Amino acid sequence: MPELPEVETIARSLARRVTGDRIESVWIGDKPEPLKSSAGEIASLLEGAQIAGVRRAGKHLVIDLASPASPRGAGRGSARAEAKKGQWIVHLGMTGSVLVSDPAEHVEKHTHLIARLASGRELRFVDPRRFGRLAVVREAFSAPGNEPLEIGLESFAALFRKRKTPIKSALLNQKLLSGVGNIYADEALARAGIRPRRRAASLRRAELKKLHASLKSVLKQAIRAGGSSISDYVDADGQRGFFQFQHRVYGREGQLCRVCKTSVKRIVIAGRSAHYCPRCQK
DNA sequence: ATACCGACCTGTCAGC
DNA sequence: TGCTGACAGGTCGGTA
Repeated sequence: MPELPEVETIARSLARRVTGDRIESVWIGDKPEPLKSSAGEIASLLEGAQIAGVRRAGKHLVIDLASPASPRGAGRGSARAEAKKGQWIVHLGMTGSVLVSDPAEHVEKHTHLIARLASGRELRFVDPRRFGRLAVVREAFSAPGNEPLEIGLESFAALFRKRKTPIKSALLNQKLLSGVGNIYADEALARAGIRPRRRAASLRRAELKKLHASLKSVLKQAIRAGGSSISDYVDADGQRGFFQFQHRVYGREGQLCRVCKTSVKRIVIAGRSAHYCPRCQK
């Protein structure tokens, strides 16, 4: 489920709760594992590592890991700098979540990894559909495409200049923009008044400018609302988001456009549903 | 090079 | 009640 605003929300709640904590041990489930790195690689990097911070890159959660300053000689008072160890990369796929839990809490079905923390709590990775991915990397991680919240108008416009693909598909292409998914692609197009099937290269300057602004503002509003909870999305504290109440078109097929009262349409583009108002969007 | 399509998984819901 | 099919926030690899 999670797109940029949801991953950002999770990253913030995780950062607030577990930064500075230390991972004591890791349990990884057996099923066909949703892992990019092997279970051994993941466990060996995580175990004993201190969580230096949590952030978002595209739709990925990046958990920065460091070696604790002074492994055993606590009290010797040596203030050494922490050595960077690497990063734990989590992609949540459609249904993934990361929860900070008390060990006594019921372990949900489809829990694939549990990291026990020095504070006595647990970090749990749960993912029913197993579309998510876990990896560890040593080198600095960066998502493939441009960050939608940072890209300027000129670079944004250049992404679409020669593409014949529908604008909706281009927005979903993570090599162009990283973090935009089905909900916010539809919502940005709705706010910009552009039909999802329009060829990307056919957008005029003024439309690109509108789309650039709409995308940024819808993502920022959604972050402020804690993301969209369609069915099961929750952040690391178990909180639901509430941006779904501000959707103009996504998931509103047959309902009335909030602007002009025309019935919202749903079509399929490259196998994904796309929602739009036939009157407001040209 | 680009773009579409099915595959990957499990769960839920509508319809019969 | 239970079966079937459609659908779900995402990506990948193969094919045209």
